[in-house]
Amino acid sequence: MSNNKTKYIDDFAEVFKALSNPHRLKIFMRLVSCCRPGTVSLVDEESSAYVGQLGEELEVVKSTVSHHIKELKRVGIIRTERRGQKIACWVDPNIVEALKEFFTR
Amino acid sequence: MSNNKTKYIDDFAEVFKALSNPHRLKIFMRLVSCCRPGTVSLVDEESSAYVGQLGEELEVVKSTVSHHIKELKRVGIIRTERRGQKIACWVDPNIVEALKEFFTR
DNA sequence: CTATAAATTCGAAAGTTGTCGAACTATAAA
DNA sequence: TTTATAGTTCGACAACTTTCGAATTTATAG
Repeated sequence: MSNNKTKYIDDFAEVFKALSNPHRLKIFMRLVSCCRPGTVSLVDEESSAYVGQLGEELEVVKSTVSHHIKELKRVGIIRTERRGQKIACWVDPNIVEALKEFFTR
Repeated sequence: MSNNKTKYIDDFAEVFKALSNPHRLKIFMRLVSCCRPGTVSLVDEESSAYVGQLGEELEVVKSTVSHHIKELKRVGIIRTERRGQKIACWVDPNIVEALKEFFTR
């Protein structure tokens, strides 16, 4: 109980750490733009939210992308779901809201 | 010109890296709360914005605090000014605005 | 059942970070 | 001019991160 504030700070610090790597930040921005309110969910856009596609765009091997996705997931920035052979990724809207509030107070 | 977007991403990544360390995040939150609009600038509050005071609060030696302040300054999060023997620190309001917008879009 | 496609896990190499104490610099007080 | 206070710089070291390629798992297609 005494460490609620510290926990809160440490959690945000972890989120910022996840966003501090340019590859991960690009993944975040790429995915967040897909799910922006008002965006029409085209098939073409949806297909780009798979791990492999992200790797191609970033020009990074898939083991590295996988590692970054895992990290983004660990801190609650993205969510994933298997669709056949592929894994779909998207940004959790709650974290975007939390970050917005963090700087707005 | 072709790398404007990459530059923008890399700059934000650096800001997030600066905020990804719990000690630096605490410094940020401590200083940002001092300068919130509507906050009355009491003498007591002002005196706590010096490097040494921050070190005491964080229970970290001053060389370490100095290192963190340097990093926060490098990426444009805080500004500093010498006042006699002491160095006053405060958050640059522009960066808070930029971060707010980053998540609001 | 076998081959292919998509992603994860593992181990290693190279690089970066956080922390401290000691030595140094700058300012003010006696 | 000497002493005290406030910060910075430096070197060292352990811990952590980023990245890759190879081996492995999971799921579909032939």
